[in-house]
Order: sequence, then C-alpha cells, then structure tokens
Amino acid sequence: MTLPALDRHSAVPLYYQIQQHLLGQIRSGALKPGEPVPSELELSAGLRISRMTARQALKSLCELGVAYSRRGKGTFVSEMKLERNFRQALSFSEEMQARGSKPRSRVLSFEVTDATPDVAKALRLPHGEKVVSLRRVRLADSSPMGIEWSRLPLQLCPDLLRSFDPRGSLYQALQERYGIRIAVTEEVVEASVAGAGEAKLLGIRRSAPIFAFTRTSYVRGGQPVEYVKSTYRGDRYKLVNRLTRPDGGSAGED
Amino acid sequence: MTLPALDRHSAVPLYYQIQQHLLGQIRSGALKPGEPVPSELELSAGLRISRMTARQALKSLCELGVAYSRRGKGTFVSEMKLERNFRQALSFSEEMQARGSKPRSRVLSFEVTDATPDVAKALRLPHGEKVVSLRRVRLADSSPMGIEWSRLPLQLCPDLLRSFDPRGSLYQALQERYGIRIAVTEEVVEASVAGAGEAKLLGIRRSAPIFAFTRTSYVRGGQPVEYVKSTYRGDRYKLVNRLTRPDGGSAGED
DNA sequence: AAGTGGTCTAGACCACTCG
DNA sequence: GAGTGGTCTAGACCACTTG
Repeated sequence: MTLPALDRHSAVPLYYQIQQHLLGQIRSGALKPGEPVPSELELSAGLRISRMTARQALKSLCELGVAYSRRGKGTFVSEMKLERNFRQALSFSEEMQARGSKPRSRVLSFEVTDATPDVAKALRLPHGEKVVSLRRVRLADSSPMGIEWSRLPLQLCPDLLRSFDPRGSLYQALQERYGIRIAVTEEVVEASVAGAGEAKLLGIRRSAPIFAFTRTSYVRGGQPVEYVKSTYRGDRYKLVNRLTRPDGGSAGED
Repeated sequence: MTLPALDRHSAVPLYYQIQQHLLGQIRSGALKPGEPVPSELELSAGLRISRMTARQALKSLCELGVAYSRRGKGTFVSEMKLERNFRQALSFSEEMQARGSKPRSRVLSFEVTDATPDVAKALRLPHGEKVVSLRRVRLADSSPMGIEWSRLPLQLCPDLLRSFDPRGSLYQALQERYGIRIAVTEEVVEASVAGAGEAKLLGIRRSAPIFAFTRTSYVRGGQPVEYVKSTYRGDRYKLVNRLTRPDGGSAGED
C-alpha cells in the first residue's frame, strides 16, 4: 500500500489530498473491491497526521459511497460499481455531454409571463409575479429527446431575456451571470403516452410511451430557482437511480 | 433558543442527542427555515462540550439536508420541505404502509430455478447457479399496483422456499431469518406500455402507460442480494426523487 | 491481547462575513 | 475586530472483532 505524498503548504486540505489519493488507488485497481483501505492508525502514523484527519479522509470516502466502515474490522472498498452513471441533478446539456452526445435546442418560446398558480406555488412567489418562461425541444446529436418548459422568477435573473442565448445551457448562464448554483432538484416522474402535439415535436407516433417530469430546483439554502415541466421519449431515455435505505444502521450482520 | 439537557451517561452519543434536539426544534417550528441554528461556539459553551462535538452535531444535521452551513456566517435551517416523501430503497410493503395503504400479494409462482444469464450477471453468480424465483402481483388495498419478479441467490437463503410465506414482506424475512439487510438499490426505470398479459394481471387496458423497473439490491458491502424486474401501473404510481448536484462546492453565491 | 472504528476533549490557526 | 465555520493536532476511553 503506497501512501500519498502530502503537500502541507497547499491550500488543498490534507484529508482531501488523502481522499483523492485513495480514490485514485481504487479507480486504478490497486485497491480492489472488498479489500481494506489503510486504517486510521496506519494513515496517521504513516503520514504524520493526527488520527482525526485520517478519519476525516476515510469518512469522506464512505460518504462518496466507494468504501464502508465496520467498527472493530476496518474500512473496505465497496463492491458496488462506482460508475458515475447514477442520476444527479444535471442539466440537459451536462447529461448529454456526459453521454458523449452533443446537446442542442430548438427554441419554441422565450418570454416573460405571469406565474400561473402551480408555478407561483412551486417557486414560492406571490400571485401574479412575473417569471421568465422558456420552451425548448431538446436534441441529442440533432435527434429530438424531449420537450422542456422552464419557468424562473424574473427577479432572480432580471435581464435573462436580453443576455441569454436560449439555445445554450441555462444552468451555465445562471451561474456565470448571477452566481446562482443549483444544489438540489426535486422531481416527480410519471409514465404516460404522447399526445398529438408532443408526438409531432418529438418525432414519435401518438400514444408512444413517454416520461413526464415535474421538477423544482433549489440553491443550497432551499430557495427555489427553476420550475420545469418536461416530456421525454420513452424509447430514448432511461432513469438510472441509486436508492439508499432509511437506516443503514450499525447493527451487525455479516 | 433552548438548549437540550444532555445525558452524559447515556449510550446515545452526545452529538446525536444534540442533533435530535435541534431536529425537534425544527419540526416543531421553534426554529424556522432560514433562521440560524446555534453556532458551534454557542453549543460548546452552553452545553459544556468540545467544539468538535458541537460541530459533529451540526454536520449531521447538514447531512440530513435540514440545514446548511456557510463559512463566516453560520448554520441555517434549510428552506426545503423536509418531508420524507423522497424515494428510498423501500420494499413494496414498506412503501404502501408509508402511504397508508395495506400491502397484499397474489403469488404467481415461488420456486427454485436456474439463473438466466442476466440474473447471474446481476447477482454475480456462476453460470447455472440456483436462484429462488418469486413472482407476485402486488396490491394496495386489494387493487393491483404492479407485478414483481424477484430472484435471489439460493445459497444466501437456502430454506426460503420452505420457511417464507410468499404473501409477506420479503425484506423482513431476509432480515429476520438470515440477518440480511438491504443497504442500497440500483434501478433502471423505463417508460413503456402494457402488453396483453400485464394488462390482464393489472386490470388495465392494453397499451396503458406503465413503469418498467429493473432493480438490483445490495447489502452494505456491495454484495448483490436480489434482482427484480417489475412493472407498475402508470396511473397509480409516481416516482418522487430528490437529486443532488455533483459538486455543491463551497464557492460563494448568495 | 491487539487492532479496529466511534466518540470526545481542549486547545490551535485560518478564511470568510459583517458591521 | 468579532464572530463564524473549515481544518488540524495529540491525546483519551470505549465497543467491537479477531486470533
């Protein structure tokens, strides 16, 4: 087991340097699933750091899901595929890039409107507040994948209509222009079938299976930023989720 | 701000006692969304504990998603609905009970078979290994919700066929009889339409929208325990997910 | 008995935010 | 400058697992 060379004068925290090193060992196969990673004492003695720092490094590994700890036994590399295929709160652009496809958009409308009751409720706006509304057909490598209808509070992004090219990445624009960073997305997913309008926009036949999403995205503190209703082709789109169980407590099986 | 009375002789960790107390304050409304929770120094001075312990309590709150910290500012109650409606790796029985419905099952088959290639791969079994196969129609309050087809490695639960009443909760039996506790589930969700056989079992018309799930469940270390293919009615079933963004890093917005 | 992780202490320096 | 969280130290006792 090779230990990392730490840079004690770096702005990068020690525990994070260790975490990254171990992550590299796991990815490269030097540490295999089921094998123990260095114990807290091994790390603290070998790297001349305090045990709490070693502990923080191992804990952060566990939080990533790539390792797990057992009291009295040690910390081990998880046997789960740690492929990053699991769904996160990605924008369409990010998701398509992660798949190796080129995201494109066909803009259906881009305007300021009054918030309808469902939008106002989701975005926690007063009745009749103005929102930016953006409707787009989303394409991957020129083939239609879904229809998205986003609404954002106008006050959060007052000149979006003028400054944003609606064919580009909305999340990127929000971050760059307003410093708004989405932290979490809540979504409701329904299975449905395409209506006539959807079928035409998506290039599928009527009554073909589709996913219907209703999503609300929030910044870190919980303020809602975006409310999206979207429709995705059932033949082109799958959801890959990773669900954890409520407790996961520390009682012993084995 | 009332601080909790700590029991220093309890087996319950101090940080956990504090976490539970703050959680209670948030749920009761004594601490409202956006308000600061007691700072690390307030807790450590007021409760005569070390700052690291106070910190652990606050950090555990943040990990639950009910609070968030900002360097230089403080730790605040998150504005997100902290309702526990988000999907977790629940069994059908648990999910229906959480909804207030009574779970029931109609058993279609319950037998030992050879693992097909897809099953062997998902459960990481050698070719031709035996698996327990259980097919059921799942009902909520006597109305059909979905069809589930579970396969489990026979070696993990050798006498399940004899000892388990297949109308009951499989997860509960696994835990009670074999000490097996599911920790995480990976799933692939597809939108589809009912075929003739599914339509009949579910009491819906042919071509009605359905969800098709392919799930693999693992114990804490990552060993696969159950492989399930299931079909759920699109008119009765919604997925409510909470997705987080990759980074969530600590750069400053506000 | 030796090794492991879980919890806890009493300090320390730093970067950041705000008045 | 005062207060905040982020990191780090060098110890400690405990419960649990294994030989």
